[in-house]
Amino acid sequence: MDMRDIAKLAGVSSATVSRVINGSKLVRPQTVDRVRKVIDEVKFFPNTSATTLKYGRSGTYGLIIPDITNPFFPEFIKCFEAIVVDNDQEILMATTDLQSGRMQQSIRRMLIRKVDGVALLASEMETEPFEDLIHNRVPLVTMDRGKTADGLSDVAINNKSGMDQALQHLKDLGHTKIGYIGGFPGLTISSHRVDAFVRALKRVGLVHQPQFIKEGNYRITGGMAAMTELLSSPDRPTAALTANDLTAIGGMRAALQMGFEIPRDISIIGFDDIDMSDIIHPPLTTLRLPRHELARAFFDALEHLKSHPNTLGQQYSVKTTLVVRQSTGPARQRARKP
Amino acid sequence: MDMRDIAKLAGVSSATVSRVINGSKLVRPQTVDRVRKVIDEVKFFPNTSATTLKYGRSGTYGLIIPDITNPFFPEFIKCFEAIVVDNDQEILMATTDLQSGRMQQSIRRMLIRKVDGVALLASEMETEPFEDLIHNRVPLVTMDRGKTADGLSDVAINNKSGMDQALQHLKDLGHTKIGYIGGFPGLTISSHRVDAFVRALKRVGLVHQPQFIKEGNYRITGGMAAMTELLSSPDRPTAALTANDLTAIGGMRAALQMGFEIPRDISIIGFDDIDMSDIIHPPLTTLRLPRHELARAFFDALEHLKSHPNTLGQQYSVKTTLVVRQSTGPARQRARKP
DNA sequence: GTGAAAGCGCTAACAA
DNA sequence: TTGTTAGCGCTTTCAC
Repeated sequence: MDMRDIAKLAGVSSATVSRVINGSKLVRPQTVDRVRKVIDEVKFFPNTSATTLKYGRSGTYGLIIPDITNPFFPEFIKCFEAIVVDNDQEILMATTDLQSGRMQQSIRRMLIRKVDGVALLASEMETEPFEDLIHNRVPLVTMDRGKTADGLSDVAINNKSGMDQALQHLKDLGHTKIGYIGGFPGLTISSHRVDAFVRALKRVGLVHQPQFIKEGNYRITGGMAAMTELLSSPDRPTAALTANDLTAIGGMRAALQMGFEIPRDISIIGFDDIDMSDIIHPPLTTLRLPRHELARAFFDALEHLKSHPNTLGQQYSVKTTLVVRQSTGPARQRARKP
Repeated sequence: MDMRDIAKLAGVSSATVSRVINGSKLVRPQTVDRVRKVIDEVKFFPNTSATTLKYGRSGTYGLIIPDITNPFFPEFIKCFEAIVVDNDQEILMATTDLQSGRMQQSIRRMLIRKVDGVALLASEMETEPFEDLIHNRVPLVTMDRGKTADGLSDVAINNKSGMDQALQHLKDLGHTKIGYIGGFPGLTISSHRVDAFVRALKRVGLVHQPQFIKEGNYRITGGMAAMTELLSSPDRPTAALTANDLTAIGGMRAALQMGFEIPRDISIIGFDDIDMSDIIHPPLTTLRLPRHELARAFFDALEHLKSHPNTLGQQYSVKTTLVVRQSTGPARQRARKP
């Protein structure tokens, strides 16, 4: 069943059917009605692959994320899907699981399927395997890389004010020894967040103590390992910020297992504000990264690059804000061994 | 850059290029080498939309799920994606958020994009809005509906042995008053699980007490509401099974908020065994639904229907098993008001 | 206001 | 073993 069939049934040409479906104003209203009726009767729907072939555009955006089992991403996807579908487009999703080989493969999938642009929320390693996208003039929007170029925009996570709030909050509670558990080493986004932490410490008037900075892996396991290290030393912090909520949850678990109480012995602050943060015990104080705004920024950036090809990308920005719950509390005067 | 360009560069015809790319044995090895070299040199990749147009098959499977923020689904998607991509195909995902209107829309998206089959893990309401799929001869695989037909297969969740294990476990712990918090009312999959519960009660030799059966919504909120109801009555159960882990987690939360202790005052058993089950406190005893086997069953079912069109679908089955953790314990002799 | 027709890139039947 | 070609369904320019 194609447009020619509809055309025959309606006594018009396939060109007219196409015009009706695409809402062209060049068709007489009666003709429109006639064609519409036939379309409804036989439940016709057009074959998008023909259009894709003709225009080389698929009406699909690629979405590359590191780890779909990190709850932040499903929450993001939900927002992004709503926006994309609302605009009659689709998502082609790929996950890298933080393995750099899978990034290359994902990008290839995107190219083969002729996506109209790629939202890249996974930044694997230092190499930039997405030259192929640029080279094929596929718009690309990255997260927190801070670089723009022709056909390349970026959405920065502006956590300056968020970090300030978080550290001020801890300072107000009397903390001076504050640790940081970062993300996967080697990712630019990880070092961005460490840098933001160090700069915020200074702004708030706290001393930067390098021994309190540990690496994680954006997962519960990494949070546990790092927190265990932090708390095993006699010189240990009384509070810690983390690269994301899973890391914080892992940190909380490790602290509890070592016999510490939260927030009595150690205050913990997460990052993302996933739904789970409010469900675990104690509920997690965290820097909220608003998924909806983030999804909107990515979508806007993609649409803009698509409709303005060969033009310099823009820098977008999304702000984080502190959500205070119960994993933070007053600092003990002296660290206590349980 | 298309096959004709490659053909010119290699001094052959586009047909030969096509043959090389598709691994035909009818090409002389030297010719293969020559073409391969050119392909690598210019980083050529074929345009799938042409093939999709030609064959009406896109190399894409549709995946419809109810709620991507329920952690079970990301875990499932991860497995399913791995299998699908390994077979050089793609996933077109849609979420319904348990709204029946979105099912219709999702199916339309699948049809328009010419998916080769649909894995339907969301069963909205009683109506069957997927007639359009059958009508358009798109293979369909459903979850736990127990019906097969031409081009329609089903993957049953065989929780008979799992339920038996769970109830036997509770019986051994001395429980006789056992509640059940179900899923969204009106879904066939929900009633399947209630029925399985009631039948298992009898098999294990326990009495079915209808006042202990409540409805939920597959989310934390539903589990909280139902558990609150169950525990508010003077005649309350000492243990409860739930439709999924989120429901169980909600139930645990509500019980804790009411001042009950787990498992001292109430034992709780979940369903799915999401990663979170082992992280919350206390770790959740649950019926494990193995995502990888489930994903494999869906994929096999789809592949089989695709390669055997116009043939009767099959019934597949995936077994659940009990994972005992710390949310279940001995029954108190008498119910206790905190 | 409507129709005829070319062409997007690929594949397979057929020809050589 | 390799080449030629028609055609998948849609859109849009150009004719009328």
